[in-house]
Amino acid sequence: MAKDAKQEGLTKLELKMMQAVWRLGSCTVSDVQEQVEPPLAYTTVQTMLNILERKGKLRRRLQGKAYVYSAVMSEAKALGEAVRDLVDRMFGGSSEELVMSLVKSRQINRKRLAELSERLQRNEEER
Amino acid sequence: MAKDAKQEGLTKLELKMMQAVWRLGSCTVSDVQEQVEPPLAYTTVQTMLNILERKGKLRRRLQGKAYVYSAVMSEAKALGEAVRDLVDRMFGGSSEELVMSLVKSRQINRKRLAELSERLQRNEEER
DNA sequence: CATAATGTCCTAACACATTAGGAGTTGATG
DNA sequence: CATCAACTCCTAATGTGTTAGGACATTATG
Repeated sequence: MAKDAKQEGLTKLELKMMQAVWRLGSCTVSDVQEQVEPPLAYTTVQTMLNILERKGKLRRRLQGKAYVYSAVMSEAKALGEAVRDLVDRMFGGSSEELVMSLVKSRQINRKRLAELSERLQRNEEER
Repeated sequence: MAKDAKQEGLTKLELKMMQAVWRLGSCTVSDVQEQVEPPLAYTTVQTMLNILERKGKLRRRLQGKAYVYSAVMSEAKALGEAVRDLVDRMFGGSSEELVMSLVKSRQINRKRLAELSERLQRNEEER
């Protein structure tokens, strides 16, 4: 059980970095630097990627003269964890409450939700 | 338009404080201190509440010798904003993607979602 | 009245996020 | 070989979140 990296909780900039890496797949500091908005100094990007590696969110290996970074966790999984975190912290662990909040605050309307739900049901059947 | 308080983004402890205030309604520093877990020094709670007041999330008025704090925004509204924030930052603004992530990561199953959706539809009709 | 209790304000200390500069290494080039 | 470009590592400065102590004011109590 050698898991020292407590997941959960990317900061704003860390998230941007991760999103760049997810988009790019395996990539170097320069690759990320080109992607990231607003522009940041090379060394700033480097620092962030190294921090993320220390935290266990990225892995890296030397390829030629530069390190190549890649994500440890898939974007889908990270999204799932972020949602679970929100649900735990703000909705008392109830994902249904989250969905209801989405409706109540008009971020999704009932009809679209019903359609989406139906679509997902059909997906299940044809598996 | 005198709005200096940029909403969005409660930190972990700030959120706990807000949750205590939402639970309690109008309350004093001591009230919150009793609620909050793990225990914090009186002055720590006081500092946090004052910070939240400075940020425009709480208002306070002197009642007798102590200040009484209350939330500026309802919990429901704050939940809605928190969700919107997550959707914007992680799901490219698509709340449907969020719901799908909920299903994909098995935080809600298709059947429960369908039932919930149906229940919400009925709610709408009988309004 | 002296003092204890309760509360306010100010301030500090520590942690960590964000931003970036500078020194040093290494491979390519004139 | 001297130099340049690309890269790494180390370090620092600034900001803000979290935690709490201490000084001072006001009210209640022996």
